Amino acid sequence: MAEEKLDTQIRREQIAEAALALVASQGLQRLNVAAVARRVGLVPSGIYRHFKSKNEILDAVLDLLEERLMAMVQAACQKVEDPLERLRTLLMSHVRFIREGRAIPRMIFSDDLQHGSPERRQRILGILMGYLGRVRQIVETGQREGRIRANLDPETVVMLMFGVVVPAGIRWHLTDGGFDVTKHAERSWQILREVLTQ
Amino acid sequence: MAEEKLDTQIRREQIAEAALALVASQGLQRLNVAAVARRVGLVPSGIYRHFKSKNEILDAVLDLLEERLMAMVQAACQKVEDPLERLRTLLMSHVRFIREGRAIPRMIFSDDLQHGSPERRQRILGILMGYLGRVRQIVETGQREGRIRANLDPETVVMLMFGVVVPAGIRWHLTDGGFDVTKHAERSWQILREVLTQ
DNA sequence: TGTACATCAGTGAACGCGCGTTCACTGATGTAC
DNA sequence: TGTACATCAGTGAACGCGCGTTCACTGATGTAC
Repeated sequence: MAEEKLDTQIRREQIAEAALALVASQGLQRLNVAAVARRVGLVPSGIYRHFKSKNEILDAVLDLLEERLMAMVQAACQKVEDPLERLRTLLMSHVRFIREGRAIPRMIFSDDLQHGSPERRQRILGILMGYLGRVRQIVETGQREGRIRANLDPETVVMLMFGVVVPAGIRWHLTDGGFDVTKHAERSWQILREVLTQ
Repeated sequence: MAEEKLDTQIRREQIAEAALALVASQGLQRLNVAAVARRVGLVPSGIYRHFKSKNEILDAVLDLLEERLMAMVQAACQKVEDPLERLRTLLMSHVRFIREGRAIPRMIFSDDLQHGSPERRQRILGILMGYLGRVRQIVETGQREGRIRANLDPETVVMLMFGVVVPAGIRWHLTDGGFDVTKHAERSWQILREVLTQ
C-alpha cells in the first residue's frame, strides 16, 4: 500500500495534515484512523508507527490549527497597516477559509472536542484566547491611534467579529455552500465599521 | 428498575426530554441509549418499546428544540411590543438558556448532527431558518415602524444577533461557565442598538 | 567495493471495548364475561 | 364481584458492528567493517 518508506518526521506531518483535511471536509465525527491512513497511503496499523494514539493525532491537529490561526493574523498585519483594514482583512481571510473548507472554526466549536479531556479543553481555550487576544491588540491599537472609538469595550468588539465568522460558517456548512459568506461578511463589516469609527 | 409501567406516550416524552437534557449538559457525543435509559429509570433495551432507534430519539429531540426556539420568540413578542425591546428580550432569553445549560445552540452547531443524513441536515436547516425568519419579521416590523433604520439589510441584522449568542455560548461552555454571558450580551446589545436606531 | 547486520517503516490478522439493537420471557394492568 | 385472558411495558442476556489498538512478522534502507 505504501509507495515508499518515509521518515517518521515526514509521516507525522502528512498524518496531521490529512487529519486536519478530514475534519475540515467531514467533521470531527468522521475522523477515524482508517480514513487518515487511507489518505496518506498507509494501512491503519501503520499509523501507530508515528503516533501513539488517535488522541495524539488530535493534538497534532490542534497544533496545526493554532499555527494557521496565528499565521492568519500575522498575514493581515503584514499586508495592511491601518487597524480597521486589518480587521477587515482578517474577516475576509476567515471567509476564504470557510469557503475553502478549512476547518478552523469547525474544530473549536465541535462538541466532540469540547468534551474531550480537561487538558484538551484547556488547550482549545488557550488557542481561542490566544487568537482573540491578538485581535484585541489590533482593536486597542486602533483605539490608541484614534481610528476606532475609544469608548468601545475591545473584548466586545472582538467577540462581535467572532460572531460574524462563526454563524456564517455554520450556515455555509448546513447549506452545503449555498450561503453567500462573502456577501454576509461584507455587509456585516459595513455595519461594524460604522460602529467602530463613527 | 422501572418504578412503574407507563404508557408509551408518556415514556416517549420522558425519553425525548431526557435526551435533550443530556445533550444540553454533556453534548451530543455523550448521548447514548444507556444514559437516556438510566435517566428515565429504564433498562437500555426498554427504550426500544417506545422508539424504533436512537435516530428516532434524535428526531424527537429536534422537535422539542424547534418547539422551544419558537416558544422563545413567541414569549418575547408577547412580553413586549416594541421591536427593539423584542430583540433585546430575545437576546436575554438566549443568555438565560445558555446559562441554564439548555442545549438550543449546542445542537444546531454540532458537527455530529450536521453530518447526519441529508434529511436530518435539512431538518436542522429548516429549524434554523424558521427561527431566523421569525426574528427577521421582528426586524422588518421595526423598520416599517421607523424604530429600526430602514437602510439595513434585515438578514444581516438577524445574523449579527445570532452572532452575539453563538460565540458567547461556545466560550461559556469552554470555560465551564467562567465567561460572563450576560455582560457580554448587554454590551453587545448596546452596540447593536446604536447601529439599529441611529 | 562488497557483505553482514541493525534499524525501523509498513503489513495483516486478531483482539477488545463501547454501544445500538434484538429477542424470548416476565409480570403488571386492564378488559370481557 | 370474581375469574380468565389479552395486551404490552419492562428485563437481561446476547449479538454484531465499528473502530482503536496490539503484535509478530516482513523487507527496505542505511551503516559498519
